[in-house]
Amino acid sequence: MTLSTSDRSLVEPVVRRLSALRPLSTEARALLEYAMLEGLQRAGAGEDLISEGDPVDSVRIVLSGWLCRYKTLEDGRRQIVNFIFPGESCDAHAFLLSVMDHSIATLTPAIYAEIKRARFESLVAGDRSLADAFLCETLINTAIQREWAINLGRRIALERVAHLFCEIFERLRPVGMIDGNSCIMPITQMDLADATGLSVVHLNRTVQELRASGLIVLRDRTLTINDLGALKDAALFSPSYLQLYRRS
Amino acid sequence: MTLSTSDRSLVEPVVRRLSALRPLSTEARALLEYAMLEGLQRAGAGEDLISEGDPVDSVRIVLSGWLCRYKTLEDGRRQIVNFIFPGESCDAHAFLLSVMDHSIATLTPAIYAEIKRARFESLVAGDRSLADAFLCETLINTAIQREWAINLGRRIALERVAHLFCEIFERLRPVGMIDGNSCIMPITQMDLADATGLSVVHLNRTVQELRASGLIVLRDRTLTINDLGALKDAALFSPSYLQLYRRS
DNA sequence: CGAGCTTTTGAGGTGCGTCAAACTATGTGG
DNA sequence: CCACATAGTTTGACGCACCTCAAAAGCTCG
Repeated sequence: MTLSTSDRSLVEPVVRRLSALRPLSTEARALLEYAMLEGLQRAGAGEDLISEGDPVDSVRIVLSGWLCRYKTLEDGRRQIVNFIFPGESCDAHAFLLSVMDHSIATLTPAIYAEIKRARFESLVAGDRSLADAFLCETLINTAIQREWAINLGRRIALERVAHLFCEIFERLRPVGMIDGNSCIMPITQMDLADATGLSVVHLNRTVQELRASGLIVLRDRTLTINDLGALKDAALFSPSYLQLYRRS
Repeated sequence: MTLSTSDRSLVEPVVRRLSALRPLSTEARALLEYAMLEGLQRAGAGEDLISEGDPVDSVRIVLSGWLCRYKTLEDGRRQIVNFIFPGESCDAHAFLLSVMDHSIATLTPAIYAEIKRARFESLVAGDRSLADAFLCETLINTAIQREWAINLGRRIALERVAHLFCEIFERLRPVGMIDGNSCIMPITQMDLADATGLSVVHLNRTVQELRASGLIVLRDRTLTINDLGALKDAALFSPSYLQLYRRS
């Protein structure tokens, strides 16, 4: 079970991210990498991987592409409640509940690993750090949901969009997807609107306002933030909820 | 370590709720009850039990009273991101992260049990169902956070307040705090405003609108919902995210 | 009975939504 | 390589849901 170089680079973000949450033994890493590579899947943009109401019987781990969790109301209103970036898993413990309370969809073409419940459970049963790392991930996810609540409930449009850009930046950084002061922005303004609880029209005007004030450059599917500190100030952004730094 | 009748009735909501998530052995229940009664605490209304930035080294389980999780912005804007009702615990796994990303405060006088981390960990290490029950609780908490995101992002004020009332009702029911079609509403309109992302003034007008349409009666700190189905329709409320029914 | 909350009412402003249409990519087939 | 279709972005006009400020009225409790 040796892995090729290209395989390694594919699963690298996952291992890098989990290791930042909890130090992982060489053994645990190898087993996880192997399990991921056995369950590789591809999906196009805009596909539902799993829908609200579906039973859950596997864990998905994103290797490339952007995904989102979303919920809809009967009349079609949609709210993206979180993003899922490369290196992140889709609820390692979701199968403890009966059915999904939300849907998960790709926003771009994506590659992910699907690990069956039994396989995953034996994996984490065999290594405490691995189990803790996945649990940490779930807890951070909840912390992000809380931050989104104050974002949607108490920040005005400009702060809200700025905050989302800051969060995206800080979540992409640990998996090596920030290039200087830029990252790709592969999703539509419609998606950004659904993530910030705004209409597309107003989201667009808010983006233009951020552009006009020089805080961001957004074009050719690339987001550039020249002065991240200034953007964070405008967003009232405080990154502690992301738990980016190793706890003692 | 036999327990008196009054002790039992105090911890009863907790055991009832956890048992609904996972069947618990008599042994596990007894150990948990004993641990809770050893760490009983009281707090007045409006006290912070733990604040954003604090390290976590114990688990709190609410026996009576209403609590909330909240976050604030530098300029004082506050968002209540979730309620904590009797029978619910405050993040059984929070100590895996370095510090709190939010604060927890009492909204009414409260009684809770505080169990030190080591004690709690040995408790759940000794019983798989107990560990799973607490994990389920954490997962449901996350699902509630997601529902709050769509509530804050995509529901209009009337739907939003109606939805909150429906959720409160459905969360109080399993711990026996619904009396016919009424429950106590011990918190201020200011708190309700901070939970729904509205101003107090507009929250008040929205409550009056709900009253005028006959959907609720709210007076003397008591909320009465004569036609819960109608209120749920008005709120676009679908309870599946609360995972109230035992999974197979 | 008065002090301090909490709820309610009024007036006026604005941030954001809706509707509609123009403009600009992006992609596909001929 | 162009013609066309489709998706995404941008602009304008207009309305309203919700906000802010201010003050009155009703509770609660020492």
